[in-house]
Amino acid sequence: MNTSPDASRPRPVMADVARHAGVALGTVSNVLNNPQIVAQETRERVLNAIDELGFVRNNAARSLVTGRADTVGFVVVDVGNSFFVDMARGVEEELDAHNIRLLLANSDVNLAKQDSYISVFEEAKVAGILLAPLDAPLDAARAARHRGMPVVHVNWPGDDDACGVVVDEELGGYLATRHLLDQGLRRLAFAGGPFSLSAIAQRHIGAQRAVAEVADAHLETIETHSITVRGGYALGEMLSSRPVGERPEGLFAAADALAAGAIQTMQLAGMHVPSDIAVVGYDNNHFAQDSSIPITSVGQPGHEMGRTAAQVLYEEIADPADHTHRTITMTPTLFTRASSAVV
Amino acid sequence: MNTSPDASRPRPVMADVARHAGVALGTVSNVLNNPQIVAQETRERVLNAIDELGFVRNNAARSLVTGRADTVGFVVVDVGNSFFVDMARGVEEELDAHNIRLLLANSDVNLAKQDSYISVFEEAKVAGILLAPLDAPLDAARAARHRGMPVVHVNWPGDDDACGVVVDEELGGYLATRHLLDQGLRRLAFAGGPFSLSAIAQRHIGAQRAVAEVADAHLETIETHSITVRGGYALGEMLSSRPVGERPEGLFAAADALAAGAIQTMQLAGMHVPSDIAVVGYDNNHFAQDSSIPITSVGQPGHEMGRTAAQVLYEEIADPADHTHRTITMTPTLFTRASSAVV
DNA sequence: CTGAAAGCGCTTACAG
DNA sequence: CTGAAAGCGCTTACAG
Repeated sequence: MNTSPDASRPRPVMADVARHAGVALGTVSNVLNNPQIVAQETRERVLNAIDELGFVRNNAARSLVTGRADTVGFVVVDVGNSFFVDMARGVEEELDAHNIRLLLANSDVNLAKQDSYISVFEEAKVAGILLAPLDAPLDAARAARHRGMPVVHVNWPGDDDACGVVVDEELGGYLATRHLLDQGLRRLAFAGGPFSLSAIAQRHIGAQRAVAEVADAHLETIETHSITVRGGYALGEMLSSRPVGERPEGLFAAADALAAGAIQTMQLAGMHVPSDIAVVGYDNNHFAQDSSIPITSVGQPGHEMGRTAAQVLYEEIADPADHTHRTITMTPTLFTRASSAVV
Repeated sequence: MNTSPDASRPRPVMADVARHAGVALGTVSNVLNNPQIVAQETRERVLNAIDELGFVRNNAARSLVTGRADTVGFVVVDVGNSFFVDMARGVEEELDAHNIRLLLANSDVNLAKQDSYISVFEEAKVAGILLAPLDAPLDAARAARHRGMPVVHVNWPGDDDACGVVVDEELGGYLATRHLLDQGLRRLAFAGGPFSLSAIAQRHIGAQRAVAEVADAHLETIETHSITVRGGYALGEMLSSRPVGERPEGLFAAADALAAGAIQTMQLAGMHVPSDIAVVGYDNNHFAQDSSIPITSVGQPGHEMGRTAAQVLYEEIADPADHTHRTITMTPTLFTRASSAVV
């Protein structure tokens, strides 16, 4: 490998490699793209030349010919959220099998940035785009699809000309609530908000469905301003300040952060979890595990969603003509932990 | 904008736009690259044609000619860590001013992936690479630099042929400890580990320097296995199980997660923070803010580091000949909160 | 502004 | 395997 620091020297191209190895240009190309058809001895001579010259293939030229890069772009609404990081890992794993590399872009909950990165990927001629969008019009994505770019939505439903991978939020709410009911608890509370977030509203509907299945069960609904730890403090304060008899026996908080905050405040106020109040969270993220008492939580299969989205995208890339758009709904899982173990 | 869903129709190229607008090919190129030299009326005709045909410029062809894409690649050791996400935001902000887009890649603490993404970016002919590396040999990065690719290290020192942007960890440790001393506390403890992590060792050295400045101060060193919340639980248990007189008055935990875990355990054991024990963390991340008592913490300027790294990289991209490699050390900041407010 | 042309660095037939 | 050539879609002089 060439380690001379002379950055100004022109970089070698395939013709240089061919000359240096004493082979034809096409042979160098074959070593790179169809190594099996080149004789072992020739192949080694070429690889040595590549090494000695420090040759790096120019993918701009390559994809200009092939019409497509061997990369996929993933525009993520918030890379600070571990849910999406899990997805990215799943996507990468799946694409790895096809020798496709993943490029990430963070739209940072900003529509202009989301659109801009869709353009970047389109102009870079990526093989396809994965989009975990923010809740806003998807015009730019639609336009790109109409120009022939395969696009798959993640954590967002597909439509007429795009696939999507989503989680069943209603089922998640059902599972969380059913679990509390199964512990023999009857006076339950749902906390979360705002309900304008469709995921929250869906979880609430699931909770209602579960409660409706049990004759003497009751669900109190507490709409919070946010589903943050601070929101949880307020929630915990509100619950612990009630007379003991008026507190719910079971709390389903629509996010782990909310649950963790509530638990902290209630514990400091002398309430015991789960014996005074059983708690179930949502998201199965670090809050669920880092709380003073491990929190039962509903987990979304971020990693699996990523894998699935990448599979569907690859399908479309590999055979666009035969591809049928669809939305895949994945199932959340309940992780039972100490915060709800009434026994 | 063309919204026909016919994905199989060949995509328009610049020649199609020229024909459709009734202008020369070079004029279309000028509208895209030097709009100011094209007459208003002509420009509009071209832009309309672009819109009507749904033309998207092929950047593979473009950068084949110009020799460089208007993108920068950022290989991040862990996108799950908000420190690096902050950096990415800073980088993006800075690059925006130069109309350069940022592509992220997650090496996920995996050397092979790190090297692989460096290659991806190099082959994609990005204008430069930012690298927040894992603690391992940087051969691939070095080789890329020697081939003429500008590379800037973030959270890692530069060397003979790369710039670097780092934080002064020793100063951070000093600031945290000095703060506890300034509150009148004398029996202090440093907790963190393993010391094989250079950042931890540096923070410890800073703590020792601060204590050495005060005659009757004493620093106990507690090396922990990890700096996680779980590590904090063990730490808190250890401290709260001691006889009251043998507990430190002030605790400097080398990470907020560690501090948060220790505080939770100590509070449940009946200790009061900060009156029984003042606590300072490190990283100024969500743990510092989401703890039951807000935690005083040392913050690393991730956002600023990102901006600075992008600036330095742009300098090198814009004028490689005149560029001198250097390492920039940035200053951490103490954020004082209730966990250390002895008063 | 137009029109015609060269060239960026590859891939991909094609004849030998 | 070689050798020669076309072509991917642009940018960039250049003469008019």
